[in-house]
Amino acid sequence: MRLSQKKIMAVLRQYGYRLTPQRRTIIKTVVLSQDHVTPAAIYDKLHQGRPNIGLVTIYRTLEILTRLGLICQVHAGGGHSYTISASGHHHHLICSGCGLVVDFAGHNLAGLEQRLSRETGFKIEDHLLEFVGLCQGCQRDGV
Amino acid sequence: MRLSQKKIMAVLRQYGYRLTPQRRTIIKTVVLSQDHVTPAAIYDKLHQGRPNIGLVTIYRTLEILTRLGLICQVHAGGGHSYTISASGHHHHLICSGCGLVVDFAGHNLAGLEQRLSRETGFKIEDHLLEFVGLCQGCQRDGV
DNA sequence: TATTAAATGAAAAATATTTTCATTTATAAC
DNA sequence: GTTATAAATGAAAATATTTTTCATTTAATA
Repeated sequence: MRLSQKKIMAVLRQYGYRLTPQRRTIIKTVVLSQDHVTPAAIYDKLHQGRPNIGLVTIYRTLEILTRLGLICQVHAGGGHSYTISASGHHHHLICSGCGLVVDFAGHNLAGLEQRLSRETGFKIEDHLLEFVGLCQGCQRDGV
Repeated sequence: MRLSQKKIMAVLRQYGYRLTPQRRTIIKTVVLSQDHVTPAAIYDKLHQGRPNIGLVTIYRTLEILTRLGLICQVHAGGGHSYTISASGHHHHLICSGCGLVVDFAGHNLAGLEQRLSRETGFKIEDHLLEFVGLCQGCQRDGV
């Protein structure tokens, strides 16, 4: 289940951040987006019909949301540092055609993690697992 | 087993690329490095005792090597687009202290891939799996 | 050894991200 | 509702990163 705009705003407030119109707008944009977005993409989208919102504010807001774990970065699929909304522990399946991001969970990497710890002596702190492919729509449209 | 400088140069030649001194130097630097390096880091390293080698050439060489699958990019661990040498299908375990990259293989994601394909209709093309942690040395040194 | 297409590198251009700081504003206290 | 104030904004500048351009050099072949 993806986090709602409401939930994200509540957590922000919990941590003492203010709820400015700009932040609301940015959060709304990210939450409503089915795919991953760059700071620049958010900026462009907001400037189509909207008043002005600074690119700097977008960078800052995304930074905070990422730090609080309210949104996450997408690495695979060629692109870079794009972000989408998320919740709980999960991984991403990304469409290389349209950027659609599907969350999935239920794959347990604990066993592999243990094996690696044992074999290498590493104290493992984090991992990154992403799949890239074509969604049904893009397969059909021959993207 | 990681690719040797010799092997990488042989493949380059196979594909019709020329073996310039600059390329040799860049390849050597990447192969000898235990950790992942940025274009800028290679540039700095080479300029310590060496004659000049353009940053552009480093970018271009890394691009070619990546395209041929002779080196690969590291995504996790905060940083971005760093590269290290590699071979065969494998994944990375990265030390967040010193950047050391350990390759590992043997984990089969085919089952998960099938499940995701079935559940989402995606035609999966690629994946990215990386672990981040502290290597034994960095644990000891309290990095 | 000469030829030539490929490679290099300096500079400029294009992008992307961060910092600075004067101004505005959301919130909490009254 | 006002007021006070620390936090947030945004324009501009600074910094960082990556790509393009093009004249010059050079690796590899004949």
